[in-house]
Amino acid sequence: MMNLDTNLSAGALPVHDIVYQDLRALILFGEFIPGEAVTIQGLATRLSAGLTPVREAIRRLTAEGALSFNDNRRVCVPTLSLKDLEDVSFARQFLEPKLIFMAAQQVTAQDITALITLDSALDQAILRGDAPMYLRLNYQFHHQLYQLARAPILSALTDGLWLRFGPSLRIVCGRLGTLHLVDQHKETLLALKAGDPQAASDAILQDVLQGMEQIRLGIA
Amino acid sequence: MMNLDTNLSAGALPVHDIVYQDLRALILFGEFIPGEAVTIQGLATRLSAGLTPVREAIRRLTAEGALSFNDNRRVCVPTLSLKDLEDVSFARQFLEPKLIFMAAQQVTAQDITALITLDSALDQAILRGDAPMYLRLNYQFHHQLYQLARAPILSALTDGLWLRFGPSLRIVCGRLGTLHLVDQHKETLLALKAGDPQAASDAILQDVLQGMEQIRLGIA
DNA sequence: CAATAAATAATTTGATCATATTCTGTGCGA
DNA sequence: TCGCACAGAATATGATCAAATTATTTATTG
Repeated sequence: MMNLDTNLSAGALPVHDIVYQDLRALILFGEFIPGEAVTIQGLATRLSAGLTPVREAIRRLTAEGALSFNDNRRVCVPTLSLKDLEDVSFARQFLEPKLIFMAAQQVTAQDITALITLDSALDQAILRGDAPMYLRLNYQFHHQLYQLARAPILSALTDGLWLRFGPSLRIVCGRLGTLHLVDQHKETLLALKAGDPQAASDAILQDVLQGMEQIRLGIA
Repeated sequence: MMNLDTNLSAGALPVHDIVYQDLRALILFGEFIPGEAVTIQGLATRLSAGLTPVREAIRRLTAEGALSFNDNRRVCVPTLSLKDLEDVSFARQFLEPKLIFMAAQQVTAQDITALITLDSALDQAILRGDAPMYLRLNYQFHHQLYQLARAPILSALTDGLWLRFGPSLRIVCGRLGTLHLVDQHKETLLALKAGDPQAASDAILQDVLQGMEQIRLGIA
């Protein structure tokens, strides 16, 4: 029998990779309740995959802190304590400015254009009150900036932190209206255009602090 | 047939966990050559385990950056570039002092005693010229300090960084004699005993800088 | 005729699955 | 309340299939 998934060279991702990305997105955008138990078979049926690929994806996410082994072998979505959030916040406070500083030193005009496009879509999502889309675009904005820094290790660290507070984002969804006190993305983009790494770095720091504060209010 | 590994409740670790720890140690203490290819079946026979547990261990380590996916599905031990090392160094420079600062605020006398014991063993290893043991004890010393900070997320981040420069440690092994310029561990322990978080933090920073410099010289 | 390059065969490695075994927790009965 | 059996879930193995690298052969050219 012919395998339907047979792809030509280009886009042939292994199933475990696809499952990983799907599950990652689920966690990242608050589609799980913090503390929720995750069964390996449940995910297999939910994502219509075999047990082995799901198992592997879970191991990866566990290593990243996005999931945690319970006392006895069962896996669940961790709950972020206030103390945990402070730690995440501390790490982001110096990682993110550093990355953006580095990014600002090497962005091209095209990069900035792409970021502006992203940020516009983000504004649209806010106006529409489309919380899920807002969460995705906001992450994408930051993620894209990390990429521009060309510092794979620091990017990976910072990216991983999003997985920690991802499950708590479901609380933020409701209060979309109060989110754009001052849009730090605009500040950041201006600084990038001006070629001012320090200003970009400072602007992002404000954005991070604001974001973390939102979550703090949510889980307090 | 009776399974010989049948354990009572206490020490029943899954195989994939054991494989993970073994493999982790192998990477952490420079037993792999940077750039070396790692085959899943090779490890299975080397660690006398099935394919599935090895596979899972590899996924975990990959997520932690200790291994990396090659272009096409194959896994290898990453080579640390100078740029990468700078990034690791940057992250350690603020993570580690922070952790030790927190640790210093809550250490007990027993904790300090345990650390002193560890550090003595470390001195012995240096005198003996026992490089592998030195590497292990040095890691254990830091790792134990992380634990005392009771900040799981920051600990995990910092711990993970060791895996990044682990493979490069094989170069440091040869030059054990020049390693103890000034023993910053002693400084750290004194500060801990004195209940001075800032001093402990500063001492560890020096230790980190010194350690990173050793590696930089090695891979330059 | 020698040598390089293309093509093909063979071996190795990775991915997935089905199945068997082990473990955890729960409910039932003593 | 304690112990035992049962159900559900996770772990581990081995088999099978697909992809890739290596080795071998063939062909073409200087």
